[in-house]
Amino acid sequence: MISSVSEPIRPVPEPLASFIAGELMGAIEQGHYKPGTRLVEAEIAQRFGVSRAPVREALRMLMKDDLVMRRPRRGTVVTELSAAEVSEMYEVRSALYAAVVRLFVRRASDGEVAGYAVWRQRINDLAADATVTPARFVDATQAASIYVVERCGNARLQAGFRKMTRQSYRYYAEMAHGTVAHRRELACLATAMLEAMQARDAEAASMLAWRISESNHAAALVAIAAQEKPG
Amino acid sequence: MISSVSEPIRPVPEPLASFIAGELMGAIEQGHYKPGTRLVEAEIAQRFGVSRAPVREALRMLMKDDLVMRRPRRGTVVTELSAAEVSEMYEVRSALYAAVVRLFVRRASDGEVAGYAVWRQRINDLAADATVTPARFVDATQAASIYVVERCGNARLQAGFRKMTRQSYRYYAEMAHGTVAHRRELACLATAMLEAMQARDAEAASMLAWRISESNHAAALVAIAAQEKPG
DNA sequence: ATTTAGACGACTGTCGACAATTTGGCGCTC
DNA sequence: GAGCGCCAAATTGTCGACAGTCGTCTAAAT
Repeated sequence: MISSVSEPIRPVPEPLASFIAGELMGAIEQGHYKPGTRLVEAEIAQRFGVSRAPVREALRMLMKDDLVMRRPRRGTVVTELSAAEVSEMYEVRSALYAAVVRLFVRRASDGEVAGYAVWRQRINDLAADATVTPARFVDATQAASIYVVERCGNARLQAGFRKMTRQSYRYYAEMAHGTVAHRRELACLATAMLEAMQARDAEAASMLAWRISESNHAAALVAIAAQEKPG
Repeated sequence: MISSVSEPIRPVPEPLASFIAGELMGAIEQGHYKPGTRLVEAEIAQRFGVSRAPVREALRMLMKDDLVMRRPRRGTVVTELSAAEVSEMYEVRSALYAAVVRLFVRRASDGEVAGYAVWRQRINDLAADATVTPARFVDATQAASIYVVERCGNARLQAGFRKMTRQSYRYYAEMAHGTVAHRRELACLATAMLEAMQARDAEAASMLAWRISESNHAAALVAIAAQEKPG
């Protein structure tokens, strides 16, 4: 089991705001609150049985992750991104992932590189099986990228990547990895990247990471377009 | 029309929190508050003649930019970065700049690419003149990078890059660009990048952008080390 | 002299109330 | 019937107060 390093071991009672922020975050990410939904402080406060102060703090926390947006005196709404904006986010995510892989190749131990082979194998297996659901395939690719990101040795890079990933997932959901062609391409790229990692070729691996991201980017845009058109 | 916000305390035009956040931000960036300084809500509130509520909001805003850090029930302090952490930030900044240049090459007009030549020329001139102060040289390289960043067509990338740049500047200040060798290297790399841009070679330009960032990164680490050692 | 329990001060977390502002509906005028 | 300004509800911004926690200082015990 991989114990989450960022988990605070705190014997202190958690401030109400953190709890509420967590609840709201989950609700937003699971689509309980849809983009554009207005979050009224008093309403949330009443629902949780607290005053508005901790709710305001919670909303500020969500704002830090760009999960909600706030306009002065006009309230807080769940962030709503256009297709162009989602595309922007993928570009940032791609840049960060490329950097992550570059650092990983430079710093990871041989054992850690070998660890990635396990994830690549899993991706390969799932890509070959047409009965696999998009959600399961997404989980596998996610796990693979997280494995690398956690070992790149740069906490800020890691945080930025996770933030972008978390946000983008609200939009293309699991639909994006449905096509066989896309899965095959990802499996192929992952294999090539693994080889570059083993050869300690940071440039090549980084470039392949970029191409993996671009592939996901393209798939996401297709999924979003399909999602908006038919209704 | 939005009237001048720099008026001491205006209750109407903008929420108090925004005004206070701006004041604090300026104070931090200009070194009035040094890293590690504790920001006590009540004290700030009294100084501005307001209650603690808007001060809390202001501190949250600063937290979004990572200018201050907050630990539950332990208050807010001006962000204090170790050399390792500054190094992390430069890695992120480098990744973003590489992506910026890649997009710029893809999307910018020929005229915009030509515009960069002006900045490169200025960097070249300043690098050749030993009497130029580090501050002036920094301003020139800054302006050049901002020129590109503003035209990359990705607002999130731009925001992220600026955030990293703003923060890192509090640390290495202007000291980093003092050596002639470093200036010469930057001028050389900028020239090469310009040529790659003109040839519309996104990969090459992006790679050179990375190397420019790495050069700045290295210079910054030297400056920081020099700053901490002698005291 | 060092360590540890208790108390004190300082500060943050939370609360309820009031003030200010935006939004939407209503009636009025043209 | 359409456009415009006014009124009222809804919601955020700000305030002062109280409660709870953290760090420290003191004092007693070993």
